[in-house]
Amino acid sequence: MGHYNKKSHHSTGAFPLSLEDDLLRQRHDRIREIEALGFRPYGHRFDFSHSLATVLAEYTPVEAAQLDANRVPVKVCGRLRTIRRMGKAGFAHLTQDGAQLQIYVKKDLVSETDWKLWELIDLGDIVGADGYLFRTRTGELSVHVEKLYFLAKTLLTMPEKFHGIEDVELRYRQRYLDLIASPESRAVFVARARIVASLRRQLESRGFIEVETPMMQPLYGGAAARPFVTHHNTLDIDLYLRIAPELYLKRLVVGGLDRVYEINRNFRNEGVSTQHNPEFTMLEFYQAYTDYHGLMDFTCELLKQVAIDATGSAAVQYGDDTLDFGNIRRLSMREAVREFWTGPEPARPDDAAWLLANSHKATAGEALTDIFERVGEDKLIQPTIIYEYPVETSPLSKQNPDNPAFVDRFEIYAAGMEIGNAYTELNDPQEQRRRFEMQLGMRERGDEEAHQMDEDYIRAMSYGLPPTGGEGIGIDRLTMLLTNSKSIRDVILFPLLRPEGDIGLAAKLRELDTAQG
RNA sequence: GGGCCGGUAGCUCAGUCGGUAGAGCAUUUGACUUUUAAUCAAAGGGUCGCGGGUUCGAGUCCCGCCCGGCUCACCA
Repeated sequence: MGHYNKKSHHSTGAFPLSLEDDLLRQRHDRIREIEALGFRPYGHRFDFSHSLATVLAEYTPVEAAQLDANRVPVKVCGRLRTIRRMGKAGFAHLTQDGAQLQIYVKKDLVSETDWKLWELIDLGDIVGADGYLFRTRTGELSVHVEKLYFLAKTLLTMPEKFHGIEDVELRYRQRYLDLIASPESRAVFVARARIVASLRRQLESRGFIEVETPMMQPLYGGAAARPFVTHHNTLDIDLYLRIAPELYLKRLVVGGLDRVYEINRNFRNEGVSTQHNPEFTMLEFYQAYTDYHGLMDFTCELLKQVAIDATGSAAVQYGDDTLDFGNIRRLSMREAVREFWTGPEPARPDDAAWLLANSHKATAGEALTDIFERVGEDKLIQPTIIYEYPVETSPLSKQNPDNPAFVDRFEIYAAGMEIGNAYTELNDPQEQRRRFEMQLGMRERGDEEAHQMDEDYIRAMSYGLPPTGGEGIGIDRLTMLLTNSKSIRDVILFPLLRPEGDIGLAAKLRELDTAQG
């Protein structure tokens, strides 16, 4: 129920309004006044002659005298970001698609109706204007308005114009306001779009085709994670939201789509943090007839170019560090443990006894991974490829022919964060069956994240999966690095939050609507 | 889930030792025909996140809860 229901019994007649209701009512009433002037409060199509960005791009170099000598007529539109009324004239800034341009309205130069409209408009309203370009006394390129249009009313007040939105909760819940108020936030999402476009362009130019595989899967796999469960009513079956597209993409390689990729959402039912959102976007790509060495070279090219496309340089500022994506170091996991181990004795990662003595894990391979993650991961600030992973932690990777305790796998780290994972794909169906059965054993011992048996996947592989390299790159984390964002929520438009409950706006609008009759 | 920090006007933030809830922006009214976070004058606007408790008296102290941030654990 609205605020003034509770308060209205204190006074008869007009209810006392809270500020918020008062502002809402003022703007709501103003719709009637705008209509009375002959304007529509919510306009239709508006054919502008120039976007604000175009005006700025084309006429920023043109000097005042030239603009006065050869008048440039323009028809522009945008949201009102500032208004400075000065008696019988005034200035305002319009914003459109990230660009900002000043307009100047002088009573002498517009119709009486347009002047009344100018006096009625609020910060945040969306308007259009006919006029011509000129430069103000201080040299700012502006539109001298001859005719005003009204395109959309704002009923709610805009964020404070100087500080914008500081409350992070508000920024995440009402991202539209964040985008209006803070150009930095807008820039992050524009950069994210450029990153995705760059990856697509690079993959397409190498003959990869984009595919879409199921997000609702009867069996989940391709990663170690707990899934979300949903239900299909008509078929009466439980389905899992995918934790990875991997097994479907490799079926496609069996089917002769030799180079495939997918950029889409994965869902993992895990905790949230500055590096984890329950739904996140991954690029996965598979290339037949290559292996993890081929992928390493490709990855270095891919990351260098995406950094350049997103930021203009392969060297990217992240916090206090400059990450150089033009020069990616390669280090085996055992080398990394030797390098970053800080114990009194030098590390002996080739020695199973040493590994087991320094970890609580059951096998030497798991112990090596455990030790690496503890001592090495957060020190990998510069972009680094870590290769040679123990077989135990990689049920879908192909073993190294010379050392079957290891698989031909690598991960990419930067700023202490894992941003990618790649390997030569296991393509022997017998071995795959054994690995799945090993995972089933782990599952029976209570490991909820152990892989499920996927018999159709084994069937597909039994038709022959060519030698293949496959890789996944976390788009959210890559975007964090390339936009200098410290939280994954800053690069996801609508990160997962608990629901906020009743907002109360519908009730207030209903009341205004019925009060109006 | 644990630890720490936060939630006060539409927005950004103050609020001392427990003693009548403040500023700037925004809003309203007035002045102002080239302003730049326009300026000047005045006014209105508060469920101090929610619920209990202590107290003569709670934004402030105590307890519980809700929402968010950081961090640890888990994960990519």
